[in-house]
Amino acid sequence: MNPEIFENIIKFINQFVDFKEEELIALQNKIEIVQLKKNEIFIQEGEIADRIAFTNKGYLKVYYYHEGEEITRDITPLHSFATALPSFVSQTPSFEIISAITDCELITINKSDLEYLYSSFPKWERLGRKIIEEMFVESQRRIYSFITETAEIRYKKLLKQYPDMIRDVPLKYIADFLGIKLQSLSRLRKSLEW
Amino acid sequence: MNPEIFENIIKFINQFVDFKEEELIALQNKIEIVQLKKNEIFIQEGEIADRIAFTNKGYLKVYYYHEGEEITRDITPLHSFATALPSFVSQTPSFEIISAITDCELITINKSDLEYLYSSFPKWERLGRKIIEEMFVESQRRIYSFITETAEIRYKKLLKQYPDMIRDVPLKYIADFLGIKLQSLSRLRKSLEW
DNA sequence: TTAATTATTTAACAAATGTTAAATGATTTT
DNA sequence: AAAATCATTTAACATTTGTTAAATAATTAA
Repeated sequence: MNPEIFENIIKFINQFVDFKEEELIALQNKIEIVQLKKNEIFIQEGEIADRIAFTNKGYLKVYYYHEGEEITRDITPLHSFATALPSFVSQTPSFEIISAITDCELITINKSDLEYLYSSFPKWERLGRKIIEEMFVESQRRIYSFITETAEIRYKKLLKQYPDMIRDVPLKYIADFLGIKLQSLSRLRKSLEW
Repeated sequence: MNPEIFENIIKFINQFVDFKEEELIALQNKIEIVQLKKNEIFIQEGEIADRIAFTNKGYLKVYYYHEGEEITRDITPLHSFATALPSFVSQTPSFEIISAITDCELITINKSDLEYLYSSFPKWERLGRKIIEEMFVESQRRIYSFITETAEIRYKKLLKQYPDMIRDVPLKYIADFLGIKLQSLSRLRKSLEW
């Protein structure tokens, strides 16, 4: 496999399951590289999510419309997986939309090819399980932070963990991610200036 | 398998993967039934979580200590799986504690037996993946509700979805679960009386 | 059954966050 | 470069939730 472009995903995958060079080849033909310009849509509302993406470059947002307003539930960090999972797992129309916050390079695989990998090679199914376990743990961490932390602490931690994200992503999406309004985030940032 | 006691778990499992009678037998020897009295602990802080539980009867809470205070992150609904996942997956000491809110009957399996099932029968690994996917989706739903809904709406929805839970579980844990203080929940309940 | 403990409510005041509306700044398009 | 659009800040006021401290209610243990 082209080491240039696949370096990050291979590094990510090998955290969970050890694949040999030749096992990774099985993936090669199934993969499609997708380049998205800022604001382009990866998964559209009402569409059935049939692909999962690894963010090789750039930031995606996962959002939906709530009372006419766009609400960003997730900003995918660099080098992580994203899809509209409720739609992807049940193959029903997606209420979630995924689009590019910045120009993005995505490594994608579609549902049927992934199912093929899962069914043909138990190691891939294991990888799928482990990745989703990790995503679940992270999701639980976020729930803890909603329960116990103020917006200020959540913001400070995000700033510390993903300084680049704050730089590259409009504050509207950061505010949604933190569960507060843009104006409240702005006030909060002001109060942290000194 | 004793249909009496395993009825719920079999129903749960068969939502995800179709097992034949004889395939379920593989599970039988691996399972341990645990009866917990109210307030008894299933996973202790600092202990390595080596079991996962299906709640056949009763409610468990998943909590941890934050600034000396107990904070409940999760109340497990009836007939669902629970473990201190960060500890369970990485086999490191758990910061989370799991204990019984009410008397509980748990169907448990330990980590090494589960790994054995995963490795020996791909269908079990598939089941594990699907269950965790479902848990992740539910977790994301909760994040949406923290972002877009007021505590009042979160409470009303909980009341509607799990009326029994509100009846059987002290309000302190419900309040934690909703991300508000007990006193705020009490005030909120008062305001809903009319 | 009484005492002790645990759970829930109440209330006054404080702090955090939301709402509305507008101003300012930055970026993109013409 | 000017106009248009998008992003961020600001401010006044409203609402929600937290904090502290206590009273009351319900449950459990002696």
